Amino acid sequence: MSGEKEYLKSYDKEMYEKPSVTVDLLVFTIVDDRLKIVLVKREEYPFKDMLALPGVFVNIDETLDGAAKRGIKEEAGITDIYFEQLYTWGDVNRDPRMRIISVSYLSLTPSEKIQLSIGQRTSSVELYDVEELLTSDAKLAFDHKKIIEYGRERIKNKTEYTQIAFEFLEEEFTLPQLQKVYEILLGKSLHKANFRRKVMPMVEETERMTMGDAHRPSKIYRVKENTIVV
Amino acid sequence: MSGEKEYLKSYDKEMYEKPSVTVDLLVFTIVDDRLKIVLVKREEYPFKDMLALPGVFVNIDETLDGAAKRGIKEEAGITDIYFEQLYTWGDVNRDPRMRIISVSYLSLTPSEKIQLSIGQRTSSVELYDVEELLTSDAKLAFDHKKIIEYGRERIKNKTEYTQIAFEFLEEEFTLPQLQKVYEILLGKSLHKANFRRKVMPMVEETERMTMGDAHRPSKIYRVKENTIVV
DNA sequence: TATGTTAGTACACTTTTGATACTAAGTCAA
DNA sequence: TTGACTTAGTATCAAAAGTGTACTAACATA
Repeated sequence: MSGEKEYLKSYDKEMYEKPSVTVDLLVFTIVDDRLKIVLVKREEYPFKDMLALPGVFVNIDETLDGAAKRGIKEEAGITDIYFEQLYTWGDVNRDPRMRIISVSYLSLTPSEKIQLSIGQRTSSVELYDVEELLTSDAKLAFDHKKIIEYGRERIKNKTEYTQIAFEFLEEEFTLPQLQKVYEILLGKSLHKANFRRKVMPMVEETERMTMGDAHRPSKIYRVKENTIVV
Repeated sequence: MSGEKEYLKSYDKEMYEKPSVTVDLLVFTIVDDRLKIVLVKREEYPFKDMLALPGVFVNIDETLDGAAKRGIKEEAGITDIYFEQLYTWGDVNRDPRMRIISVSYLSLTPSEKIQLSIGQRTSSVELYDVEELLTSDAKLAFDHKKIIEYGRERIKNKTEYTQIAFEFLEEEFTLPQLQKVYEILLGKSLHKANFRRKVMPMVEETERMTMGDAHRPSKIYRVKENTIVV
């Protein structure tokens, strides 16, 4: 049967059995120089007591981006945050209960903005070390480990050809801090002088400097107005 | 309400009204040195007589990739073809009949592989010039113009940092042909000597050359075994 | 055999990237 | 108060990658 005909048939809403659609959220941040992700511990079967990505069902009158935004607010307590659609996962048996198609969203934030466990939720929402999750043989609920791997990879790639790394920092930062973020995301150490030369065009000095450290203070910078971060 | 709770509630399949899920296909190719895309002319309302992306509904026991593969076969008659998931479109009113979430797939092929209008379909499936569609104020059905723009952009970007351009060529090709493909995809002309130096590591000579042209013949190449095309 | 046309290459020049090795400015302990 | 320690920041050279010019090569055709 042709796709066109199927389109037409679909006018009768109940002709086909429909999958459910959820949005799963990958909220990444950096704490103690480590990449972390927000996960929830499941309290019910299937996958009871296992870690899972936070997620919400997409309401019938709600856009995907809208559902993502709502989910990020509900789970991580953040309202203004960078997020982008990551990938849509549609394996038939990814949820043992029924057919669920999951649109995953990638979201990056400085850790200071995260407010876990807001509202009346009983389940625990926590930050987990990403490299630890991915290199250990820890099992996650559903296909969520694969999704996290995919998100981790996207971050690494986009770090190379965009300014996405800035999303992990607050408005003001030092160049050593910025370099550290790049090193965490890329998984390798960078050459100081070359790194500086590269980011210089995208940042501007403030008049302030760090204080109190037992070494030379560093200048505090912010992102230049016209820098396209993502 | 928390996302977790929603997950649990969802165990009752019929608790929420579900959207429909389709896969929309962007099959790109190159004909006469122009980028083309496969479109169908709609035969029914809504958007009767307007051009639209071919698409299929995702069956309840079918993966997204599976649905895409099926659609590409039904609409363009191709079985072995490069394709990747592009983006998932979820605006609430993108289809006036009902809520439809569309997972779009990007697919590239040499034009020789395309077999339009196979089977018993009545509607017309044709190739359309992409730049012409996008620069004119031609209206397409649904949000399909926006989707094509997005796909066009993805091709341009991936041309810059992958070897995706090879997907438009058959197994054997000359370097001038390859350069032309790059120029079409990037929308600008390239410097011959530099282009050659850049692609040389990825191709290997055959023993054959072009014949019959009123100028110097060119060597025929193929992709080197170990080249990662996408 | 000369001409037009496209294929292919040699080489000089510029820009970007990579690495070394230095100087600068704070804290802290002797 | 001074020197040891630590991290911040810079000057400079070398290598690699990219760009542009100008050439030579090999065909068909008149």
